[in-house]
Amino acid sequence: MTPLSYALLGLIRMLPRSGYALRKVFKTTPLGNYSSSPGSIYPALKSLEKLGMVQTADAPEARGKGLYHLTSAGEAALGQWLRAPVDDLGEAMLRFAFLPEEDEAAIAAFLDSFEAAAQERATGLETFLAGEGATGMSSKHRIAVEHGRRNLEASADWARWARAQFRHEREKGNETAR
Amino acid sequence: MTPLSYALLGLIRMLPRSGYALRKVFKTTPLGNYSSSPGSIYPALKSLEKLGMVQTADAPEARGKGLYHLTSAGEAALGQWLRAPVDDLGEAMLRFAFLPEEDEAAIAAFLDSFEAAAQERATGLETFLAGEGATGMSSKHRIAVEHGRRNLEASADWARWARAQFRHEREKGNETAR
DNA sequence: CCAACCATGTAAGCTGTTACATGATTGA
DNA sequence: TCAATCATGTAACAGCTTACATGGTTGG
Repeated sequence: MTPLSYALLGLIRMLPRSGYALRKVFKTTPLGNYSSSPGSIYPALKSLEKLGMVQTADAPEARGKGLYHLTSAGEAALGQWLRAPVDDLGEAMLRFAFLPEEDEAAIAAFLDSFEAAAQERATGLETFLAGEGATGMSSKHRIAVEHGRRNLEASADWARWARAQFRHEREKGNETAR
Repeated sequence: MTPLSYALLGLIRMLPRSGYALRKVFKTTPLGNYSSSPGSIYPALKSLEKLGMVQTADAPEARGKGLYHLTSAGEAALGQWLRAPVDDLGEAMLRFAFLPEEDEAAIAAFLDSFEAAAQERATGLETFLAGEGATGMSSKHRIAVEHGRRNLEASADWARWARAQFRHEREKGNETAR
């Protein structure tokens, strides 16, 4: 179960698709960062099938082969992954994207966990810069670390902003995001 | 030549070290993001040696084996990598960290290229959100993409800030960064 | 003397990338 | 009819992770 597997589960849960359709999503959306391309997607789908997390169902009118859809095992695995506390910030956005919109509690929990993780790492870099270990570092090196710090802070800011967005949406009708 | 190889070259150029010393750097600095650990570092060093980019020199007083130092080929390869236009933003900070401090022109070029790349991708996400493709996306999905956009913008901001830092340093004596 | 650290490696296994192969269908 | 796109795969290769193995040295 790699991040790619979970991305596939998430996409299939949203809408049953063929392998080809899945590839297209990776090619045409910002999801493309999380890999793409036959040599990884088709094997990943096969392994998901072997694990009993997806099944192919032959769609009557569809001329392609079958569409993949989730099994209950797949649903369970995906749900668990989506709701675990945030640890890997790289995976986090992928998870956020696939959290069911209706599950406001899970979304709130994610944002809390994500903000905490980002903030924690940001202050980690700050203390690194302040204390021991940064002695002997050139100012250029410190500037490089500062990039990491700023990105982490931007992530934490985003979490707060996102929370506000959801709050607004819940209160009023709905305005366009951003 | 993976990013890890270049990181090793960069560290060795700064100061000839043993394999173990190199590992320690990855363990104790923010560089740790770029991998670590025996199974990758020792083989990478061997391959660099085979490529003629590093050599072991037995240090007289050192009780460990030899320290690695760069050959002219290694210096050349590193220099080329460091000065190429920014394409992969993930690798970029690694490159920035290893750019020689004296080479103000290369640093300026890097910052320009990095800012442009980040800005370009940020506006790419903006147009994705605005136009075709984002239709049918939930507001949650848009919020997820917005995270990417903000991080990219933070990177571009950082580049401008970094430029100012270097300017200040050049003008005055030197103040502590950040 | 024992724990911790110095120091270097190897082997198994998993993922992913690139590149290639194949064949059907559709639109200009 | 020719190019593009649908649709699915495989094989070779590179790289990293984990876990293990091995020994020397040093400090409490």
